[in-house]
Amino acid sequence: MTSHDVAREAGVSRTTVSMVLSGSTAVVLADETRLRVKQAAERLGYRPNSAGRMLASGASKTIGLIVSNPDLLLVDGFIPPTLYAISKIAAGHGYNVLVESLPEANDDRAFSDLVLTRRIDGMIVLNPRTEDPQLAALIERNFPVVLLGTIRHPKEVTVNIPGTHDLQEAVDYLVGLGHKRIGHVAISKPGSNATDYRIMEFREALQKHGLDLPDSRIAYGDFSAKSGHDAALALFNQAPDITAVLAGNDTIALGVMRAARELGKSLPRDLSIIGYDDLPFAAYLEPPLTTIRSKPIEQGETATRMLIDLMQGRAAAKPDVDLSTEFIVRGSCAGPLG
Amino acid sequence: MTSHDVAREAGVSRTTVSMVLSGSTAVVLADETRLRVKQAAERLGYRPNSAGRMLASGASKTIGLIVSNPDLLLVDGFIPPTLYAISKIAAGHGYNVLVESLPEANDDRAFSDLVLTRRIDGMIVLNPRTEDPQLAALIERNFPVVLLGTIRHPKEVTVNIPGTHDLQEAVDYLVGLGHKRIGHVAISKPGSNATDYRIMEFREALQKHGLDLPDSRIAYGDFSAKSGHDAALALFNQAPDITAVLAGNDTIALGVMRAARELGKSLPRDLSIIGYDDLPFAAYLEPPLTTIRSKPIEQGETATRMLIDLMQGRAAAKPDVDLSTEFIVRGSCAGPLG
DNA sequence: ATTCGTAACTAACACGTGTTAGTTTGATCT
DNA sequence: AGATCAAACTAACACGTGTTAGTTACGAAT
Repeated sequence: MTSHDVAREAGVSRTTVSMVLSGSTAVVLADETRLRVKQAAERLGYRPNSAGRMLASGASKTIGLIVSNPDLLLVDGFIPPTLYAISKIAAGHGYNVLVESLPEANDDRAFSDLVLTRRIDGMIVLNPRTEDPQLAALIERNFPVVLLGTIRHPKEVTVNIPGTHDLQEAVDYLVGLGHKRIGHVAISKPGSNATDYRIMEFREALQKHGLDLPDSRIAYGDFSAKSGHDAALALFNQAPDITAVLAGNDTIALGVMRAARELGKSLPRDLSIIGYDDLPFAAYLEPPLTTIRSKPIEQGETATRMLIDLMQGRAAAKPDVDLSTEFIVRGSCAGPLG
Repeated sequence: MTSHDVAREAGVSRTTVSMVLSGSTAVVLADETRLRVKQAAERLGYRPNSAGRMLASGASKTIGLIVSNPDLLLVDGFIPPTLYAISKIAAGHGYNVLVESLPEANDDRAFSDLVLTRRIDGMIVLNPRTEDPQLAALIERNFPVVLLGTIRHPKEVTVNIPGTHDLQEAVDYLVGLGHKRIGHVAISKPGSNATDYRIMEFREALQKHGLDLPDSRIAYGDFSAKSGHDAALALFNQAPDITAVLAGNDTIALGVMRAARELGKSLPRDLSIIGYDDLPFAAYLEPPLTTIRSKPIEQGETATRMLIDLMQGRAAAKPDVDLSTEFIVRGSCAGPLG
């Protein structure tokens, strides 16, 4: 079933079929002919072969979604809605989404496979590493890339969803309650952009109150509740005097809550906890989790729209939706004792 | 940068390059030539164009991952590890994964786009609908399909991951504790295979103890904690005498827990709750959730291996790993009062 | 009556690969 | 010496599409 068959059915040449179905306006065609071709295609259930189309046109109509950390895909709760949003917008513009999760080391192959072999038209990178030569090279040669995560990228041209999140508001809140020694459990080991950037922001927010964040008050997890639990135990050991914890995400916050309970702490009386993301379960925990709401669906949609702009040669439009985070006060914080 | 360039660099014909790089053994080539071609390709950083390859060979080396319910992608916790496993195994065999999340109605387009236009070599369907004519037609004409979810498919030839889960053990446990009126909050509305099948299994398990499951003891959610909360409130209203709830998944169980607390119930004293999946957070809830552990990674890996068998014309090998669920007893169940 | 112009369409090339049928080279056998 | 054969390689076709340059038909202008 090729365009040739449609041509025969409609009594025209294959060229005409191509012009009609690809919507080209380079050549004038009679309306009656256009209709006849469309009806013939419909009747035969014809669908163009993407390989032929790709070879001839050079565009694969495919975008690559790079998940730079396997842990993300394994346990983190903001991937699914992000993927949903990306897939939805992409489909609306005729693009398909190729998902690639990078293993630890040989990302060389993965990147070049997608770009050189699969000929993707653009890519969205979730939670990119702070330093990635491959990625930097792609951006340098103006390959359409959108970085999604908590990012400040030096190259102004490069599109990225700005991490306009407000740790400040959360920190103000904790300090307002009377907390002075606040710990942090990061979402992953140092080297991931989101991790490093969030710590930096946290530190800056504390400094506005004349507070500091010594390394002893930081522990590192891997997105999961278990890692949050283990890291929190280490944290309480390193810095027993902390009265509050800012967790890298809600799942980690959950692990912190359990660790605190195991040490006989009552929540939120003995320890205040703030999460990040406002995953769907956060409001249902006991106590309900005070958290910083990120907007994965809006972020995914915006990233995809920006990427489509880039792929079609336009400059990426500024996001027209508010991507900034929102501080959600629930019941997991209280004033410190003493 | 095409195979032609590699041919020139190596001083051979393009045919020779193709034979070497596609690993064809149809023609005898000198080892020295093979080496020279490989080195030339390496030196030039050549990667074959998948469109050309696809057109010539007819295989796209792509598998489609169909997420049949947007809710799944939005909130459910077993998608990420499943996707991770599928992507990993697929990559190991040279396949890429194209993700498609089906919107409500026009799935006609989505299916035929993937199969006819993108020419995927096979597909994995997550949580398929009980009745789907499109899907049935594909299976009928022996297109490689693996259904992943809780499924009993009539066509023996069709490969599916058997839902060898054990509601029985959980029900035995609850009945053993003394419960007689047990409610259920389903993961989605009727019509999804997993939902219908799980209710059927639950009913069968109860019957072995001479107990029944009237419709009034069933409420329907949509995978989310919120839906679990709302459905549980309805359930307590319809059937105030239930002493235990079997939740469709852990997230719904969380919502049920909150609903119970809002009604002044103490957990697990006044209500026993069992989840499903053993998502990473389940062990960290308060009380820790007793649940039925599913194995998304093993399921995803197995589904992909089976699909690869099918795509390569072999019969799908029986899974060599244990995919059966495991009943995990924690602290969310107790004997009923009175 | 010839030229011109335009609307409507199409022949033919290009994209990059896999593969079949065929050619060259050089050694071995009668 | 000529015939035979195998090893090593290659010319040419096929896959399905988009697009450029060109052809046909036909009414209008000179």
